[in-house]
Amino acid sequence: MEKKLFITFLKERGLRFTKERTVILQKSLSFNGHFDPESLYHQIRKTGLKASRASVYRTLNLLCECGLIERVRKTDRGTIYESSFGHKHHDHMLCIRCGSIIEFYSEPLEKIQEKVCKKHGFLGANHTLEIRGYCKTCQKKKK
Amino acid sequence: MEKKLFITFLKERGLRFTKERTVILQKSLSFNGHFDPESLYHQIRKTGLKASRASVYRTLNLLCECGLIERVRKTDRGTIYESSFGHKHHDHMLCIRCGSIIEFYSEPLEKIQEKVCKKHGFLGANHTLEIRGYCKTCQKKKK
DNA sequence: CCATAATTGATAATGAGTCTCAATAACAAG
DNA sequence: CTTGTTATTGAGACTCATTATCAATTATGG
Ligand SMILES: [Mn+2]
Ligand SMILES: [Mn+2]
Ligand SMILES: [Zn+2]
Ligand SMILES: [Zn+2]
Repeated sequence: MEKKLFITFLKERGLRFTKERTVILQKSLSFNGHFDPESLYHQIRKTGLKASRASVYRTLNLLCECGLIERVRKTDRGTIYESSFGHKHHDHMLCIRCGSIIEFYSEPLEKIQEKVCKKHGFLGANHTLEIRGYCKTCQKKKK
Repeated sequence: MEKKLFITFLKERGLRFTKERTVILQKSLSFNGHFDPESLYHQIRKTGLKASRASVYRTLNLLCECGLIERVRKTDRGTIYESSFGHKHHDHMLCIRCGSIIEFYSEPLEKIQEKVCKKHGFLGANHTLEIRGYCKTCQKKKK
């Protein structure tokens, strides 16, 4: 499925579907939620598979371009990705105390964004909304 | 005004209000819109003032902590800031073709975010919304 | 003015991500 | 299957933003 999509994408550009790219694609999708390149790389090594750090970075860029994964955000320690195939669009709440993440989707929110875009003559392609604050647990602990 | 705020913030923490910090504060506020540390640093040198790169980075962190400036986003080439004192909260549309930025504010959008937070038991403190797409000009050029 | 502790800045260090380039592998055509 | 062409790989060098070091300097309260 995802493989097909990736292969098509590669062919269209005269790129090749290599062992390394297969491994990186599969591992990327194997993460349930968010992941970073370094974890992915270690995951690969741990499993006895092989792909260099360079290939990991290169392939993640390709996977982003073809829409199979997305950059969620850039932290001080690098970029966070998540697979976007099968997972429908959502935004994030990030607890600034414990780092936990809540994924949410709000139809009204999306609709209003479209309206706002139209109002400014802007053609929106995609967006990122990150709400920072305190999760339920951390609110209690603060007291 | 902003100076007062900064001084208070520093005192509370046993930090000192130095010449360098004065300069960096003033220049930060002097930018009308978005800016990055390197530009700020050059701006300072150009004016004959003095403050090292290290101090620029250190002070920008302090200014963020006390809320006088905000990190807008991290690009491949570093962090973008903007002064948040006097400027009320807004979000951004970013043209992925020409890089131009539209600042906007939508009351309904904010309200719905609050609702969504409540629904998830999340205590929102702040947020960033970036809509990427094509500005008016670039839409025309695409055709 | 003095003592103390924070600050500065030159410079080294860190770390994510990219680039280089010789060796290797994918793949299309025969 | 064999071959030729060309993309890919990976080790390591490199870039560049940002932070850490640390000796010399300076702000600040008394
Ligand atoms: Mn997510
Ligand atoms: Mn802005
Ligand atoms: Zn939390
Ligand atoms: Zn544009």
